[in-house]
Amino acid sequence: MAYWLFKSEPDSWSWDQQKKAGAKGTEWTGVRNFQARNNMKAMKLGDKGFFYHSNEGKEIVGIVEVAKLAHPDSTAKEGNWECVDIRAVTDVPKPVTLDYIKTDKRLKDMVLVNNSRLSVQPVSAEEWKMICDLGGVKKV
DNA sequence: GCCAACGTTGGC
DNA sequence: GCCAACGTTGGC
Repeated sequence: MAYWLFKSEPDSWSWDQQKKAGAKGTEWTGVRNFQARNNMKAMKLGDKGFFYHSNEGKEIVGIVEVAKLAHPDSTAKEGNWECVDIRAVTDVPKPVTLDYIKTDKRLKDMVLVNNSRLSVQPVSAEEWKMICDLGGVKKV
């Protein structure tokens, strides 16, 4: 089981919208970055991820899981871009902010801190657990 | 709204 | 294959 982090600007796609999409989930389209694409190709069904709001909020607000393996991104006109489907699993009752993550030594190696522009990021098992604890997530 | 940081592109 | 120029992202 691997863990990830999906970044989205709430203006274009928010956690609320993701939740409304329901159990079927939605395609995580629009990624045009090789590293992010490679991360998606490495995902397996059932892998979990954080849902992060960039720009506005700048906090981890939800938990998602991979509902469909990487497949061609239908919104890409050219290039072999791919996307996965993700579905909302549960809220993070106490959203974990970027501000906090930056102050906690144990989280200082998170990609979110060191490469904030990468839109799909890997998260280590330790980081996953810590943020779930901090966020008041009971069980995933 | 600004600007630093990064990834990508294209000329050489 | 290098690197300058450019566009985009995202924190502030």
